[in-house]
Amino acid sequence: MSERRSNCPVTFALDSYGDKWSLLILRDVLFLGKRTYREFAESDEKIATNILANRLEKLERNGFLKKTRNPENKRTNFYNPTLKTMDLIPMLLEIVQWSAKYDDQTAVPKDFIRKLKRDRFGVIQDIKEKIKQGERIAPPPASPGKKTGRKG
Amino acid sequence: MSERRSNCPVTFALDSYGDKWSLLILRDVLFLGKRTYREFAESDEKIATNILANRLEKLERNGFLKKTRNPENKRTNFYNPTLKTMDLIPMLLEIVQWSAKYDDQTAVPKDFIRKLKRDRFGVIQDIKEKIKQGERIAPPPASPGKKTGRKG
DNA sequence: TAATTTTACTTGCAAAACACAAGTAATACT
DNA sequence: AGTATTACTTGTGTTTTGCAAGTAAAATTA
Repeated sequence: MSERRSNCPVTFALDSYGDKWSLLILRDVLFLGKRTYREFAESDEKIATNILANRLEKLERNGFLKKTRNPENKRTNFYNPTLKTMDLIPMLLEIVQWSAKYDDQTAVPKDFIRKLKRDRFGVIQDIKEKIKQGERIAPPPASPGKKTGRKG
Repeated sequence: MSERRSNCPVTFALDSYGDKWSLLILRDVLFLGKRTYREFAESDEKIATNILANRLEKLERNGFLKKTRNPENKRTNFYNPTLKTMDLIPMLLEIVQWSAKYDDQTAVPKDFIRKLKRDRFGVIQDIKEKIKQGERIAPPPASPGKKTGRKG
């Protein structure tokens, strides 16, 4: 996408992160606490590494991610969310709510949807706080034969 | 996209309408009162007609649009929004709000953003009502030398 | 009523984006 | 010193997109 298609706000959003992968990377950063290339590459959706590198570069260039060095490890970098990315949380929560209604296979706890409907603003604030603390928001995926991080 | 990439709600949404064109068609239906092939084809973003036909078919197949005959004209069809599509309004409004903040060229009246921040629920209800009445929500684009309106 | 225009598509082809596998350089671990 | 890991890049085939042109049916105009 080389030049603006229009001045529509929907178009601006689509041209910023409207492909099959960018928003998943931002989801990983916001809801799953991921920060490194390897963590993104390991996601359930199995993004190809060349696409991943390309999207990280675009997301950085467009001000969604800030690339910083890991002071404890010289080969890994951190991709941290900017305010521009944090401000996508309300939109992402709308997506979560919509998919919970229309996709019966979608992996969202019903409790969370209820809470979201009851106190949207509170949930958003809560998530922002947790992200700043580096906490994970969403539960790990229920993939069989993989450890989930829960204990018995 | 032939099979599910994951059970993530974000992925479900992306795989349903997460390309460069589908959401623009839904925008046209929801906010600009468009219903026919020709009206979609005339949008600012200039979608290619083969892509348009393909997306309309997908959107219909996935339950976003209901194709009905125009009783007054046998060659035009109407593509009407379903509840599934109407339920995207809150998400679209989040996008509008986000773009209004991060894109200084975006064509959204500031009044609207203020109202949206003050009374989100009211704005959503209002839009739903207007759509049911067949009214246009967004202002026509400020393109010079083009006729914008239909008359009654 | 015959010719023209409009609408809603389809077709063909070149260009771009994507997916997959493999390779590489720097760093870290053993 | 040798091996493994991390963060990429490169090559190649496939899929998707964009553009131009074409078509059939219905509506409009002469």
